[in-house]
Amino acid sequence: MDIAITCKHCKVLGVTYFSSMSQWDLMHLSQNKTSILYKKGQMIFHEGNYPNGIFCVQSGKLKIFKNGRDGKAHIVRLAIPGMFIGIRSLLGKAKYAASAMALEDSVVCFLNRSLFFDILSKYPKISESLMSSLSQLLLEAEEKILSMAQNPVRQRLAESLFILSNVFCSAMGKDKQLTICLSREDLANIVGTATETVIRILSEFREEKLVSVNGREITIINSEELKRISLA
Amino acid sequence: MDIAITCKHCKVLGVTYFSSMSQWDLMHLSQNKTSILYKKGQMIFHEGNYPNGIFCVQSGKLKIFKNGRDGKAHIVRLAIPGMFIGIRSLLGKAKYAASAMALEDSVVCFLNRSLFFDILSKYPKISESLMSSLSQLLLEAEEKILSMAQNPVRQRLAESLFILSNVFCSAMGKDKQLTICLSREDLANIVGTATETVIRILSEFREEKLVSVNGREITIINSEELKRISLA
DNA sequence: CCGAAAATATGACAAAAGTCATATTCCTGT
DNA sequence: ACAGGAATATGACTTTTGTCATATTTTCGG
Repeated sequence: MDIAITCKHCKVLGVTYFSSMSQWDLMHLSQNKTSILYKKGQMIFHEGNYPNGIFCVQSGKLKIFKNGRDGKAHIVRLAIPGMFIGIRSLLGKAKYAASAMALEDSVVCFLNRSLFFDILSKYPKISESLMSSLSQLLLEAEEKILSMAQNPVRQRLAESLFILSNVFCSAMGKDKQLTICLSREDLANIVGTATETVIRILSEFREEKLVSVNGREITIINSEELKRISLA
Repeated sequence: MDIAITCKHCKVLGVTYFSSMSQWDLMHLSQNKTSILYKKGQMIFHEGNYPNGIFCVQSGKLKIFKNGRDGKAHIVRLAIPGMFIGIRSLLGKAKYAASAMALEDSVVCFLNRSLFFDILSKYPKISESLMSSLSQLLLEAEEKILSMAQNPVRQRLAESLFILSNVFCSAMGKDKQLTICLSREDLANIVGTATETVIRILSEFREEKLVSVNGREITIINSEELKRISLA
């Protein structure tokens, strides 16, 4: 399914790396990108394949995940509107090291390799931003490793809820309700633990009035205490 | 302690990103870099400080580590001759997210910020290589996260021994003896477990004739089986 | 070359987290 | 609206791993 939207009028242009482009180049970009609506659960790309370009999320939410032992997944990160995905593989001239799936109905734009690299060579600032962005991802990854190595699950779950509330919040705009919408299994695959363990600890958090739970909507009530737990 | 060595004659020039530089620029680099001998256990930089430039390992070995709960360290990676350290912080305009310490007497060169960025602007290929290198580090970090999330310690230790044997091997040149020299504590801080657990599992590996241990020298005997364990 | 301090080794135990079984609730497609 | 399947919840139990105690060995500075 193809959805025609002009980059110039794209709601998320301002938060992408393309915001500094000229009107002319934006129009060229619009004419050469493709936009596809992925239904909830549809795959955008698969781990192990080679990238032909880069994706940019226009609306919706994606999960980027790796397959581990016995097909158990680990979610590397979520992608929200304005984010590029597949940068690492394209720049590193490597296979996708993870797969991407729509968590909800999502429109994702695609720029083929040459279109993307043409833009990079014309706008070196974008290259610099990408480098900063990779650096930031590496920083976050190394902090996650430390957390996995040293912190118990309860603490890691608190930490993840905190991070996720920011992700969901910035995806929602100004609506300051700190609500996360994810299955317990996805949550477990972010924290790096068993689904039952997430369910149990989430119940504790609910009893301790740190969060309220309504189906798969998790709303943070006491973010101060949650933060304290994540650091303790 | 300052050790004067000409970049042109540096044994590791060939494996650094500087190998493509002109004679003239290499001479300029030589005159403006500094080289310092760090004794075993000395710090090269501390987590939390801001970088003023970039380091390049000329000889020896460093550990790059983060401090976690109760001062317990986690080793992010080892640095061997030819490697740059501090790239992520410098390019990401961020604090050091980890500290660096000499694992043995090591000579480390330092290029200040402007010297380094002048080289980058003159040799765009080096920028590209750095970007690839960051991508590769990110890939490795995300694989480590997966491993920490899903694999038991025995498997992760086998995996780490495998990776470390390559690191130590390439640092030693052609000497194909697969020998790792690290304290049990450092090993535990790489694998992300308790020192006692490493000691125990290493004893198992010794009994199973997968490795031989001589003090802190660990030699891999049956790398096939070790690899099998790391994947199982 | 020697002695103190640090590192390694090993056992016993405790705590954390995973697995399996089984209800119960929530969704989704028809 | 309803049936069937999936997701959530909870208990019982097992396994893994960490912690503490205590030898034993190694290392290193004088």
